[in-house]
Amino acid sequence: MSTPLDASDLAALAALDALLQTSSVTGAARRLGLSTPAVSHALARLRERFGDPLLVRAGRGMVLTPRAEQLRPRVRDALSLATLVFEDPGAFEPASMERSFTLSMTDYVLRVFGGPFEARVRAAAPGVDLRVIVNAVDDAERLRAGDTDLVVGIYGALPPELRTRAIISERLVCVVREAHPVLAPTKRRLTLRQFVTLEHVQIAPRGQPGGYVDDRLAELGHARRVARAVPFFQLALEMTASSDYLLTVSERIARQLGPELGLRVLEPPSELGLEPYALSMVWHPRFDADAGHRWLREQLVESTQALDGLSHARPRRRLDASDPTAGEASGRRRRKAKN
DNA sequence: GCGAACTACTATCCATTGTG
DNA sequence: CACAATGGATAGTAGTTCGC
Repeated sequence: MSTPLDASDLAALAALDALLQTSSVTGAARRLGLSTPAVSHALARLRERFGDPLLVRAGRGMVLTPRAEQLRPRVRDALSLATLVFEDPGAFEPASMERSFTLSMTDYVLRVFGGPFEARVRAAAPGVDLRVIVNAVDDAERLRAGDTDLVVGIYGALPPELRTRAIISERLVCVVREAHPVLAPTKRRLTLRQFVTLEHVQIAPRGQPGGYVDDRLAELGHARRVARAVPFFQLALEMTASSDYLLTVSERIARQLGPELGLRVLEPPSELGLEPYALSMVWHPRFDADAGHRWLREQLVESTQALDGLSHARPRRRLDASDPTAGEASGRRRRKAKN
């Protein structure tokens, strides 16, 4: 396709995007405000043009061919940019925005920042729907494909084209149940020996072992036993409250849920030298100039700013790498960088 | 297992619109 | 005015679900 674009190409682009997003002729027609035969015609033309069926029947619905899957993010990007050309930058009004955003984050982020963020969005943009999914290994791919609008987590190994903005600093603390049999109630900081002797709960939303803490231990020639790995922060805290396990976790959620769960917050061993880390939001550059998306990003930043600095030192260094599991900023995952 | 009902896509024909 | 492209109306086909 080296010939210049014309008006029908743009219409075809819109039809292709709707087809690839909905995987349905009927759904695309609804989205485009056309009849199904009109979209079916458009699909036939696209099929001829690409020399590929693009959508094939699968039971009651349709599925994308590999070629269509490959086209999907590129078409999304192209259409978003084209849409921006026609957008009046001065006309954006959050109150009249009717739109759905899909956000990827951990239950920790939801628990700590979700309240203020939700209140802001509801008050200023009642027509906005928010869908939250759990951080996953394919967060970057989902951003590229347009399946996720914004990701919040601790990321290092991301494709270079993605935009990242640090929104808040966090640090790690250890928690155990109040009446822990081994640790005296007056104890404020764990020794390294206690840390490696006790059995651990680890938060691993993506199910992968290891992480920042294990890397630090390995550098010191030690290892710990992770007896339980679970995907959710709240669950990990509850498990810790009803066992003798030790949990290393972000300080904010430990302070927030610790008292009601009967948990004690302890400083990690100083030998470990666990650094504060930055929690970031990540988005695809196609949304850079999108007024609605920009507004949503601002709401998230402002929701976290009220919390930042209350009880936390700024990071001594800006962590540029770690792990979206957020519990323990990881260096290991940085290296495996899929893709 | 069979058939009706339902959903979703395709084929055909026709109207409209833009271009030369 | 002829032609091409696009889109709508209608009828038909194909696959799934559900009740008997």
